[in-house]
Amino acid sequence: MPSTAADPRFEQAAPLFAALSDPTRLRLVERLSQEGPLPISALAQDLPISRQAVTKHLVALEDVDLATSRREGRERIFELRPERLSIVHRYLDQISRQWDRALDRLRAHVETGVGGLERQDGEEV
Amino acid sequence: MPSTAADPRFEQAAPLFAALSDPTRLRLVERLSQEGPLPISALAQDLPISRQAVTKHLVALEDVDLATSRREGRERIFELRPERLSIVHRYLDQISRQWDRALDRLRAHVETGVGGLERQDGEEV
DNA sequence: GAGATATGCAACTCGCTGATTGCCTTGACG
DNA sequence: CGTCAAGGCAATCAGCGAGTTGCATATCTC
Repeated sequence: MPSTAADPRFEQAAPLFAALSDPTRLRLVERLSQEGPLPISALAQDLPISRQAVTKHLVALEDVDLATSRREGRERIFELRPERLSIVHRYLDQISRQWDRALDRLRAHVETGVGGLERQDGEEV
Repeated sequence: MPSTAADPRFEQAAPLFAALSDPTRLRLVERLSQEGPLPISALAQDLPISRQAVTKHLVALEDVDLATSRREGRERIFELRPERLSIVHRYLDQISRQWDRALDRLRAHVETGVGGLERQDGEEV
């Protein structure tokens, strides 16, 4: 029963979703995406929370490789890594495709006049 | 200073990311996407947690309209709503596009030999 | 060197979240 | 009608996550 085993793609996507699940972090991602690399202080300036809180958010983004940081003098510059977003992108596409196929199968059953449900991948309920 | 105001797109995307940020919920989404509508009991069977926990996850998905539920006899059938995923999809695309434009601007500055940064969309830092 | 700027570190609070457990209601069925 | 299966409700709990505050460091700039 393969459905019990977790698909590695999902284990990979979850932390990314988590990193993007905070409004503050989304705003940071937004700013970094439209203004390019910025130091912590610049990013913290427009936000209603403390600089330390902003730092933690940025580190959270860095932890999942959605951003990188480099030291530049006394500043720490954060830069977005949008390539990482493609993982999430692909994940969403896959879910949509699977759903479409599931719909097709259900439709097929209806048109064939089949009352119950059938399994095509060895699933047992 | 418009940068302080939150973009409604992000306020909309954050809860969706949050709903997808849990591994268990991702697995539920997975199963619903590949097997179509299912009752709680069927979904709970393959998971190592209690039925109540599964119910909560499903309700969480329903709260952000990633799923719908309907009563059918003594069962409660949950069904995925993949259209909602397009919101996240569009959000990711937008971020990527903004980043590309930011990159172009930065490159332009370098090639022009400009030392400092300029703003082209009325943004103030 | 002095003062200001940009961070780093650590301890602590507090509310939310994922999960559990016990018990009750409702529908299906022989 | 008795019983089993599918859920619903409510109380409870431990852990984590977001934010704060205070203090120490490291860089610039004069």
